[in-house]
Amino acid sequence: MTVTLADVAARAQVSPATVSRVLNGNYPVAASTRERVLRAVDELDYVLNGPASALAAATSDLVGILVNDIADPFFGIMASAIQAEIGGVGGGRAGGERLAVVCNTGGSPERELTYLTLLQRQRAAAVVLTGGAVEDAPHAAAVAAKLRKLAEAGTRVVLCGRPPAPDTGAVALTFDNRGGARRLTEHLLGLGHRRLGYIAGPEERTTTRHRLEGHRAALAAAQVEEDPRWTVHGPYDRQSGYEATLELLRRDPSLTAVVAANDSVALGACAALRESGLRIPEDVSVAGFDDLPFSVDAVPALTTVRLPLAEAGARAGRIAMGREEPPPGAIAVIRGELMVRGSSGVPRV
Amino acid sequence: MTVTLADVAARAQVSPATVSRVLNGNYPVAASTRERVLRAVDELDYVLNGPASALAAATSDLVGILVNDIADPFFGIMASAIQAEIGGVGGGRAGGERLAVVCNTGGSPERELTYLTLLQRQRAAAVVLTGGAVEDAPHAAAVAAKLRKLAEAGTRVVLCGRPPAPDTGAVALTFDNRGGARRLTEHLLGLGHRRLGYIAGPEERTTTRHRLEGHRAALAAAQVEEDPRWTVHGPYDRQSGYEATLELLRRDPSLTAVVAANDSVALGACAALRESGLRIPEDVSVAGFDDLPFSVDAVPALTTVRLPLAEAGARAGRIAMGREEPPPGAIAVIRGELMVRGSSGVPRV
DNA sequence: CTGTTAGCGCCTTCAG
DNA sequence: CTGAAGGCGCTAACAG
Repeated sequence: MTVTLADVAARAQVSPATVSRVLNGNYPVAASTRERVLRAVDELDYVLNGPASALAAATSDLVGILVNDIADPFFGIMASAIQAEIGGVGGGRAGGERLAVVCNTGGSPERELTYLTLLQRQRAAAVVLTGGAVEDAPHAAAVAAKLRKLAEAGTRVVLCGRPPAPDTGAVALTFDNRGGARRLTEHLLGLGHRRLGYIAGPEERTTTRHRLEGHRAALAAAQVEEDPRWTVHGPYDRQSGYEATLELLRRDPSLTAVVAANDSVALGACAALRESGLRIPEDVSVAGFDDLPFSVDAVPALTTVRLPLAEAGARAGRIAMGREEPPPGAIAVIRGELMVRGSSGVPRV
Repeated sequence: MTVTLADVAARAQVSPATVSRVLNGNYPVAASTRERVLRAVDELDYVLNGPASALAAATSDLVGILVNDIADPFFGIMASAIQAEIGGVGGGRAGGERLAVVCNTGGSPERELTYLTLLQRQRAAAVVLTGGAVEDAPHAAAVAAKLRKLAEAGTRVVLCGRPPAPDTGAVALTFDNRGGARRLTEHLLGLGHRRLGYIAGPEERTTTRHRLEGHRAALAAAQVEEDPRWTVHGPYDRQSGYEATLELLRRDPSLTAVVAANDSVALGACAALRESGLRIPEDVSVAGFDDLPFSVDAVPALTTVRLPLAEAGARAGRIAMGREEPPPGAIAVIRGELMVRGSSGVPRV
């Protein structure tokens, strides 16, 4: 029924071993022989059996990319860059083709673990985890244990836009969320703002905590007292920003600026402000984080912190493929760049 | 080194077959025995070897989802919905876990074929192809052949937001792009517009062609003559919309409306219009397609056609898992809903 | 309900 | 440079 390597061997009049060798290209084979084999492969329309080869070789060509939310361009952009470095490699030959796949955890710790197990089960060649991690201690420990086991089994593990996982053998490319957030808030303080609302991401996430810490560090350095009512938590999406802003306005209508956990949230904030009859930035300034493509098209354009998502992803992909040296100490910190645009201005008096 | 099923069997004092049975849960096993086995699994920290099991069973738990652009929420939303139906199934047990993975073709026919081959190689349980197809004849034939082969090998193939592929055994959930585009343009014509620019997607794509056809059908029905200069082609992104609009304006400054191939393109169009000193919709009306989440936040909010991406994806996922009957004739047409918002108005005089 | 027996299709020493 | 042989870890009939 289904054509196997043995069939190809028979047709090319060589041994199965030889066919395997030309297919994997990891061993010298006479040009004429290779030619013959390749022709047979074509004629028979042969497709290698992945599981069988993975079983025999004890490694597969699967590379997993974990993302928290595949519908969010933040992850889409990184995933795309990672995948481009991994999937698009093997010019045309059947050999080095790797199957780069992205897995959507939806931000759920259980699903993250499940995917990791599934990938481990497949003997994945590499795994790249993107975005912030959940900080719940038992879960963090479980993930760390998984990563360690993965590494032990020969799977290369890379963290992209995620904090380092000590003692797991994982390489980390981390975003300087704290620093970026700090510079952003400093910018607002520099404009004269003193009453700033902050819409944070979900609790127990590293990204949420780091950005919030950066914000607070800036306030502290400027000796601006912070009111606990000025901080609200919510998911990283547009709706959350909308609702949180309404809540913030209710708690304290005198706020002159709203800093959002990311650009999507900031967009929702803009909508809420506008519907409340407030002008941006004349009445209230707004700032985001990430600098996603749509942010420049917002009206007014969003002041935000640009993260080099595509570059970081590409680098992570190369490291996962073993085509680039990991950074010294297996950790690299990637800075964000402050983008000052129309949504931030001097506060009203 | 690595613990195998035999090790578990030994520790639980049963045969390997029994262990396999409790793990797959597809065969009666005494509760006490299962208990013992599960304990051994835990104690040994055993992880099933995917390739080995796939080889023996001649099917794997991999489900592939192909998308044209993972950084585009259009695909992200569908992929997320599909994956949720597939990945999140197996309550907690190790048994029915499926590994739903998304593969990014970047819109390239070669990569599409490559991924299909890779998935075939892995003996994927199912494959879902999303979004428009490339219309290049040889490529279309190659894809059709691949799909047929996949189906023959027992892989379930579902097309989501993509036209049917006759004689391949694939189930198709198709968007009524033509009808949606037609209603959208009819809306604009109803407002009084007679000079409408159209920013189409890339050539040779089914989505591009269908939407353009719908647009033209509306014009023809209203007996509005179309100037060839009013149509421009480009990628499905924001930048393309920006540049195309500038080009359209150059060719004919008297246009009163710009219809875009999708929302991202429409956003770029808005930016270009605004920078050209034109008001929306007073000077020029703008319309998009898809109704992505950010479209309602545009200023003014975008008039567009809403496609039920999440619903369609969920349904595709269920069909791929065999949990829902395919539609009669293996084809379902999904309509879009016209969303009239602030970006469209009566034309200037 | 549980154990035994064969492979699944390929890779990889080991000879030649 | 090429062939022969064994086994990777698991599942699927068959018996019992």
